[in-house]
Amino acid sequence: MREIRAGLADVARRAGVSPATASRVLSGSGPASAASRAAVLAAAGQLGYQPHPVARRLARGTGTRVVFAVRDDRADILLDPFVTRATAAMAAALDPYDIGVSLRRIGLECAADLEDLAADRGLAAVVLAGHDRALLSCLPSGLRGRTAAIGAGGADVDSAAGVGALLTHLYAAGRRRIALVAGPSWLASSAPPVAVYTELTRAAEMPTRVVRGDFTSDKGRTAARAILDRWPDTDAIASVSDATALGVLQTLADAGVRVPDDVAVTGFDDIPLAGAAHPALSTATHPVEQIAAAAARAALGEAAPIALFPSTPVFRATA
Amino acid sequence: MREIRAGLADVARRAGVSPATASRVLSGSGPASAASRAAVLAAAGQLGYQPHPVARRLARGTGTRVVFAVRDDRADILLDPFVTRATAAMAAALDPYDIGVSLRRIGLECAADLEDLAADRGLAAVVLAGHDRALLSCLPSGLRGRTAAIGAGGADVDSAAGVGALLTHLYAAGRRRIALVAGPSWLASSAPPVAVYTELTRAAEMPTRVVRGDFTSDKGRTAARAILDRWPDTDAIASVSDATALGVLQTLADAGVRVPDDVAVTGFDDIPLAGAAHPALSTATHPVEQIAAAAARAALGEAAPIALFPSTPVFRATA
DNA sequence: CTGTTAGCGCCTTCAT
DNA sequence: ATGAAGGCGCTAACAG
Repeated sequence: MREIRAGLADVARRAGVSPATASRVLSGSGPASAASRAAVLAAAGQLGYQPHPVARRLARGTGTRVVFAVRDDRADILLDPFVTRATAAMAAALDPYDIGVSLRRIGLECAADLEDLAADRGLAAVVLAGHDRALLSCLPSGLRGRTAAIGAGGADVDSAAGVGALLTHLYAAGRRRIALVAGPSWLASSAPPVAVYTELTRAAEMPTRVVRGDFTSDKGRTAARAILDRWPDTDAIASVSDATALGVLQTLADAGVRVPDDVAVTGFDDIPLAGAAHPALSTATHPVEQIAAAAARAALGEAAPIALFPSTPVFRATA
Repeated sequence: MREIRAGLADVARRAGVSPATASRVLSGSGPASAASRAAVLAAAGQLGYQPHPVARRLARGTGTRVVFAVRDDRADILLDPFVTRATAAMAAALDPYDIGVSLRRIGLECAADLEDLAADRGLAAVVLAGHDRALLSCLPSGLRGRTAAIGAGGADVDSAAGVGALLTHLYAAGRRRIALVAGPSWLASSAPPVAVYTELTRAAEMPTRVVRGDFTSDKGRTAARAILDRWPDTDAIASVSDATALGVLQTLADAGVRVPDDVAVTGFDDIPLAGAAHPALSTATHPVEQIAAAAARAALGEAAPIALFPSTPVFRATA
């Protein structure tokens, strides 16, 4: 059925126009009369023409893949569920564009890494995560215009709203000594939840009890222990990650603290297993896949680079 | 510092050889005298030469990305942790090869989808998951030699060994009415665990109680309910997925069944949250990342296409 | 072992 | 609006 692959020249010949005209029509850009446009389109259809993605990108000088660069100093960060979910979402979202995704960790001091990225002519664009305030504003010139960020300053969840709703709920339920397990301080996205938390505790004249975590359940365990030691009268622990909250729950259970009777607990992300925990975790949603897809498209210039995605609270048993 | 990008021609000129010779040296293939090899390498180093991945692949006729094609009929399968972990692992493993990863779902009846893949000239290779017995042996000719599979017949975890160890442990602990929540029957990888289970129950003259699941915790909940209804004297439930096992635990807790006193529970995968469950889940390891990376390299012809990765039991509180 | 000569398949000035 | 021609950067077949 299918003989040799039809190329642009074949389409042009069949449509009775030059390859240049066929190219203009099929690549969407450039002028063409209605007549030749129709002829080219018809010929392409009949021949089942499909452009060669690699040739196209070589000629255009654009690359064929997007690198998801995750800035972190932990070697195993690429195993983090946030990273894997985002990577997969981008890999699915960019499939129709004939663009593949690569995943790479870059260090906290990443100037050299960014230069490497800028030097790679195979790259179509870069998606950055784990950045801090300064990074985005001093990208290598080769990356400008083809870089998007996930997190503060880029495509991000409205964590202030999500965490805010959870904290408000805790307050309304009578909790007055609420501790927060926040994200690492070097991460730009850690700031908004801390800000709403601080605002609330100030306004309500509650003590401010912030412990830094890193979104892992390990850190949740140690953070809970620290909170119990340092502020034994704490009656609620809010975390900015479900994994962390599950670690918190574990430590509380081991310590014989009843949840939510003695201490209420909230997470963030609404991972599938949040509802399967005992007791079921109260949390707020985090549309990671949508955010990642939006960032990937933004990096390609197909979407707005900066967008805030809603987070809504999900109340289950722990708060 | 960096003027215009150095190309192969620049390297050749500087080394005093022809572009062809430079190409032979730098692309690793083809003969070259020690002298010219050294000269080319030196020139390349001085010029900071880096090959243009896209041009290289166009000339070679190989594609620039690998598609991870997941065969399943559930629309949300691409959100499955197994899929996201595998995708990310491939995206990281193929980064050094200048190859990106795309993620795509294909239907159970996927002949047409496979033809699409074979027709895409931008593709370097395909990694397949969710296949059944027949699929691998009747791939489109265009995909032969550049396809690898994750699961039975490709790169896979030794689930027979892992599940076997868990079952043996249950038996040794005195469990005599063990139920199995298996994978879907259309999936090739579902077979080995069922085989070891059946072998054990036969040999030990225990009842055979198999319920089909789909690796989700939802299915774990309904499966546990079905088991409780149908075989109320069951004293152990083994699942082939941790998520499923967590669902089982939930249903058992709701039903007032004590774990492990009344019913022992085991999972499979050893996901990070397995240890954070209450009670902590006994399970067996599943090196998804290694498997996915191996499959991706195999698809590119850089590794053996078929390999079995070890699974070791992890005993915690539920069994 | 090496250099020359064609491509790979498409895009894009540049005239017309 | 269109066609001709050159280029994107590298590789592979073919002589030598």
